[in-house]
Amino acid sequence: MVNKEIKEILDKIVGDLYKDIKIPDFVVEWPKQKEHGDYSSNIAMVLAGKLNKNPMEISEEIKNKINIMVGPSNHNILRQAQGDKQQAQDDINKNLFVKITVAKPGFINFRISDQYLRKNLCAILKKKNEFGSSDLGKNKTIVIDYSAPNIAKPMHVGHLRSTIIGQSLYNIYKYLGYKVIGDNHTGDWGTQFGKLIYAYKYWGDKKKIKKNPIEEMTKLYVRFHKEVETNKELEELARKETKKLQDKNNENIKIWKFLVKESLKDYKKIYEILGIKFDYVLGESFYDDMLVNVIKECAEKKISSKSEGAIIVNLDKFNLPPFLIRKTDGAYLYATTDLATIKYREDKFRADKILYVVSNEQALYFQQLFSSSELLGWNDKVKLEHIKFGMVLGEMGKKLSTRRGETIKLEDVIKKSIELAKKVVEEKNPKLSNKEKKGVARTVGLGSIKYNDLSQNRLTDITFDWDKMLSFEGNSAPYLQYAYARINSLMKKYNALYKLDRINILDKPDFNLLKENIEKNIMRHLLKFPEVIENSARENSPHLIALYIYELASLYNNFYNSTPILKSERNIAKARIALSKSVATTIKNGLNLLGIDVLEKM
RNA sequence: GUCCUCGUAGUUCAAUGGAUAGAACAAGAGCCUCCUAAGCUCUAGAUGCAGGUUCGAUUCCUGCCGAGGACACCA
Repeated sequence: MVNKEIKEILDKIVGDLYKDIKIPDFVVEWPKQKEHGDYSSNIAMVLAGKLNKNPMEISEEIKNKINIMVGPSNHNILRQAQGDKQQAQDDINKNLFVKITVAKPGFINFRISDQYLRKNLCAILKKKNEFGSSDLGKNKTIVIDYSAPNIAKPMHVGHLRSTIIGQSLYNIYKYLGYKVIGDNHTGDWGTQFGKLIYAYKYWGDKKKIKKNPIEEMTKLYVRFHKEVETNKELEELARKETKKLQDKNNENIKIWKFLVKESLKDYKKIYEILGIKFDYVLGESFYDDMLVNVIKECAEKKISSKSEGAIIVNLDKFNLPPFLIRKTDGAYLYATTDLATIKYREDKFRADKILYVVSNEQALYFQQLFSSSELLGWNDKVKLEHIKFGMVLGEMGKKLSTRRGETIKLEDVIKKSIELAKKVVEEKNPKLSNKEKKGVARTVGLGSIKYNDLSQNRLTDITFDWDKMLSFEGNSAPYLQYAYARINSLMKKYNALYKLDRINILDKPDFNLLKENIEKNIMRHLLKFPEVIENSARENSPHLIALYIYELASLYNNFYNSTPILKSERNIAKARIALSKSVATTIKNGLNLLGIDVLEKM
């Protein structure tokens, strides 16, 4: 990766140049203004204070040293003059930079050589699906906890974020060579089951539930709450059912198992449509047997105490409210389970890191959880991180209220999006067969939903806006899919035009023929892809990838509109097709990391 | 009261402490005898307020104002 190469070069050169100085943190970044170069570094400015020297002077010194050591452009001229063509060519191939400049107040700017850009194109065409991947995470295990719906309740747009962000992070880390374990920590235990079991016993219908699990369970739930209003005793009866369940009463366990199984069947449908995969679905109930030991360990390590009959972990040290791990009635909580889960993931999965993709609302809770884990001494081996995200707000910018029936069901969103996409295909490309239209509608519809979420910084609240979500223009999934489909169409036409088969289509294109500015800009942008993926993993922010491929597609569309491709001279056409192919590959890889599919035609 | 997010163009969003704050939608003007117009080009338009740290702040710190959310027996 270029940024790392530059960093290494600077490290070495500054080390040589200014001995006995500790090199402070510096960055190698992409300047916003293209005129400044492809990469720039602030190293001279951060050194200025330490060396007590003018940053511009330092920049010049570094620049000159690099020119001598790594950028033998002057040697090259010399060799060419001497007629040593082979050696000159070798030098060129090694040349990363074509120009290094210094700019006020002390930036060092690097312009990457065309040779290097061409080399990168070849690499993309060769690596294909692997372009952008690496082994950065070799031998590291990361557990990602995402989706985690509550059994018997419908998934709504809020769950969408955890599910989609989680899956995307999963893809990204995997691409970077980590061992990734996706775990769906479902809410399949706890007090809501008492109510549900009670309701099921009195009003439930097995057949109906089997046919329509979540919907029927929701009805039971709603009915229970309605009846409670006139009959307060039900609360107590439900509590008894919960207790019986926790005491492993046969009948209740049987009902519970049935409800869980049927719920999962419903979720599975949604996961399949969305292309979500988990390595494990270990619900809260899975950890039930381990809870006693958690309480015991807390007591042994003297971090827990009794308070008002309950057991808490005091977190004053962290300036946090106490963490309740056992209720007065002896029952355990979500907190207890989550502690057990950390231990399990550490012991059994050998996790180096656990990511919790859970909404921002639970920030305090996770602080408490992580702090408790630290008190237990567990955090030495495993790093815990709450990947929080903003909420999905209603169109008025308010939280969607379940009580007011404002929640938007995920199923409905999916259905609506695909339907609309269908209409748009009919209109835009009526020539496609019905089967093709259906496929396009599905891929576009789902892509839009995901992109709408993933193209945005995780932390900002998403205002739920049907128009925006279902907009297939501008910065949207279809924009990217469209660029890809166009390239695919070009390739096909190119094949037909020159009667080529797939194998030799890209046989030795001459990238020296790519001389237009826009072509160079695309090539420069392609260079960044691997860096973007690493950034997005570091920040746990898939939106950086979304942003990147949008920019790439935008550059490409510009190129496509301004430059003849097939209609140019044969060798130029070949080079341009190869460039297009590299763009397509990169778009595809990027979209796939977001969990979005591409289309050959649309 | 404590804590967590967030305040950028009419709207929805970008900007790893950098050099002229970017897009999309909406508005206005253009581009299909030419490779898919779900596209392209051009125009107009924004950092809540006040301090501080820094060579340099939309970004970091403090205070204020505004929005949303969480704060022991739910998950």
